[in-house]
Amino acid sequence: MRRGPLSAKVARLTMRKPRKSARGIETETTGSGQSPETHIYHRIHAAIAEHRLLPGARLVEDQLGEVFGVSRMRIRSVLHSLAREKVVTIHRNRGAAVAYPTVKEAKEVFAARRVIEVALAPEIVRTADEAAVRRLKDHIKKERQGERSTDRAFELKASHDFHTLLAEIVGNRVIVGFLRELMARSSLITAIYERPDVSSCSHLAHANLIKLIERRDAEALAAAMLKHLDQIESDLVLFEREEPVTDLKTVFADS
Amino acid sequence: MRRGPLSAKVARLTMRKPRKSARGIETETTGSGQSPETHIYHRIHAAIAEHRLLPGARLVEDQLGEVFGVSRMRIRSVLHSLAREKVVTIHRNRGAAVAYPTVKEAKEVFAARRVIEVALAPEIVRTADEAAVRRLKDHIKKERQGERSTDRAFELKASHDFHTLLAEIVGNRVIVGFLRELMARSSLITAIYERPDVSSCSHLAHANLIKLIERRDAEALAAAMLKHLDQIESDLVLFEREEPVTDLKTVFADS
DNA sequence: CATGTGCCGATTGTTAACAATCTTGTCTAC
DNA sequence: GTAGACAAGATTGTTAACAATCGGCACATG
Repeated sequence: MRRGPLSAKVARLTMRKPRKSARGIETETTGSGQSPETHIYHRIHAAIAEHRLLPGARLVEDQLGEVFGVSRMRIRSVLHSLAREKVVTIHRNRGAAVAYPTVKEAKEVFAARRVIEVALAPEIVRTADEAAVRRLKDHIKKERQGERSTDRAFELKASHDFHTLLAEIVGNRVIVGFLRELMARSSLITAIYERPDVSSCSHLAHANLIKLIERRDAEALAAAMLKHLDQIESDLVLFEREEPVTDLKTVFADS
Repeated sequence: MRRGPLSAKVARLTMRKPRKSARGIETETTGSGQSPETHIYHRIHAAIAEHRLLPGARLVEDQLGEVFGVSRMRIRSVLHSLAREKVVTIHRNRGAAVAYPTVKEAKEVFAARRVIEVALAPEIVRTADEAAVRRLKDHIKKERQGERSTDRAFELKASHDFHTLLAEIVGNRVIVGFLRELMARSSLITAIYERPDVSSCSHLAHANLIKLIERRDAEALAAAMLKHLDQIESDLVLFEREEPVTDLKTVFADS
């Protein structure tokens, strides 16, 4: 009886090949002509990455629905997507808010970045051609602009994009995806834990990385990347500040 | 004019605290004690990882809803979650199916695994204590059992779990998440592209890895891991089989 | 026989109303 | 005045019905 829809036999019979879509139903890149949810997803994601929405900011379904002119359902779907990447947090019956990473999470994110970005060095050196180096240099120009302007958010975004760009050079979409996620979370972390007196101009470090790429010196690149990441992390104040507050009852339980 | 972190007070004011749930926010139903969607997510994920659901198998919302005794909405939500991790594919108006990774994707997944798992070697050596080694050895026992039995799926699952276990030892949840995703996709890839005559007993390779961990030889561990991953990939038949058929029109576009 | 056409069943996409829940403010009892 | 109860408002969670879409089949047609 009960040979449910989950039986392996059925699975084979109903197998599908992924279609390349004869007529570009969705090109999946961040263009403008995508499905509405994709568009909304990118809008919200960008707002968070650019610090226009800060950690902890509430994301009310109705309000977002009105802003983007769609029904709550779309918004819910998008918020769930963002929640899976830890960019927003959803609490049952209490709604969604821009994620507020704890110190522990922040350290884990940076540890992951060290592992992955440093390990990427040899791959970068191997795959970077002249065009890639040119893209990197072009990008640095934008970073310098960002620093000259007073738009801190723009500067930070550009600085983060540099790291994703490095991953894109390797051409591995899986890794690019991972790095995108890591950079989004890094952006949140910076918003919370950045020192007020920070002044490290990351575009200098980035220029140095490019130089090493041009020299095809994988080892030096890895070392420089590690140092760069350590520098970024040391520009943060990574100890608990307001996390404990969250456990008010626990904190004052015995007082 | 650098403004400090969190200069916008609005976000601060609307900040929300993550609650550990005083009691039974998510009680009821099924033994595991999570929210129903989490439970369903794991059930479907496990079915795919264990090859009870093969690549291409259609995942019809109504059927799944009946199987798990929930409404379509929950199922939809879960399917979208799985889609985001590339474990299932969703085509608009055509529903969801277990993902069918292309050869290109397969190569990218393995390239990503090489980067991450090899880079993890020093971390593993650094953080692995006796308890960790014991866990690994215990796990290997299970792998051997799996090999003795004729249950190929179980064997494969155990073999994959070993890799996630390695990441868990390091204790970085971000990396664990990445590796989970990579192993799930690897499972799909194996289901499609595995050679019929494959015979490499990965538990031997795994035992070797454990030995190197005990010796705290990071370099040798990295080298062995790389070799292991290459071995796994070379046990696959990674060239296009049925993909090209889809692009007939493109092929003859200019002839 | 090959080709095109239109309908039908199955499945997904969408909507709007309703129910459940949390937060906040107010009121009353001591 | 403080504490507890209570009610109102806002927001999320859920449901079921409806609309849109796709794939396949039969059928007519050349």
